[in-house]
Amino acid sequence: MPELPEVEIYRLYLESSSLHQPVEDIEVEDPKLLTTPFATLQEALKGRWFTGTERVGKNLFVFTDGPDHPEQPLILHMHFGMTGDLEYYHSSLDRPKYARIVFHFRNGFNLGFICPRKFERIGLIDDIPTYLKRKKIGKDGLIISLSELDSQIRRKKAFIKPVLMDQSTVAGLGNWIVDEVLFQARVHPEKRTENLTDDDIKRLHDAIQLVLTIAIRHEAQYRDFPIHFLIHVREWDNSPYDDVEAHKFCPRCGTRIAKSEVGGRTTYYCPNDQRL
DNA sequence: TTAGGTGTTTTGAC
DNA sequence: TGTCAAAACACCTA
Repeated sequence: MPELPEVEIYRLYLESSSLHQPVEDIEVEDPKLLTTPFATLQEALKGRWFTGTERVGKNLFVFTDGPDHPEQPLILHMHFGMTGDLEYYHSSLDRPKYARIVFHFRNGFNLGFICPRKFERIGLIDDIPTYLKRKKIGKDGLIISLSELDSQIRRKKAFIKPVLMDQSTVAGLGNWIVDEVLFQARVHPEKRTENLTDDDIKRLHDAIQLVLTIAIRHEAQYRDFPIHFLIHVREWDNSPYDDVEAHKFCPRCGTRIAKSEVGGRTTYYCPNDQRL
């Protein structure tokens, strides 16, 4: 799932593959995927090229430049929903499945925006701060300070899990990362924010840094994450473990991992290590 | 008013 | 073939 670490990997991928190549044409299978009218997008980007990127939480921003109106900053925004991905390819024979939006570059290469579930979005924005304010997107998970996280959490009264998934609290955490953060910090997903101690929040802040840093270091390949991570209890398609039962127990204490629903999301936690 | 909670959207994998 | 998963947003309630 494209949460902060995946989007960071996509950002680096786009930077290493797709900069400084004029866009010849843009192909869009379904206009629902756009937050800007197709004609506007086409008109604005044809002949321009990508110059750099910026990421805030799960949002990827791509800066552009061009020969016609170089003084006008045009920024492309990408959100990868639940199944989004990027693939740079040359031959149409190599076109990836579900590449529903494709940027055809003048050099014959293409950047495919892959979106099997159509939860993904692309569009033009004027400037990043305005966009972040309008969408109520908070500080990025990698740079938020302990005091900023503390004040964000303290102003909300709800279970900690949905509060951490709220992009206005801290940007970039989705369902599995929040489960992992709560597990590493030993905080129950249904603990009310009013009942969190200062030490709980300190451990949550540490855990956010730990989980995001390790996920990026392993290029968001879940199977490569440390064995003491909770993520291995999830039934991934390509789990590295042959014994399906073996990873349904807490890697710290051996207690069977509990599965429940919190805030409408499937939630895994250790009932022994994470108590209310 | 608005924070917090719930439902909807969307499609492929199994 | 039906069920499940997910993020963001519309909508509802107190």
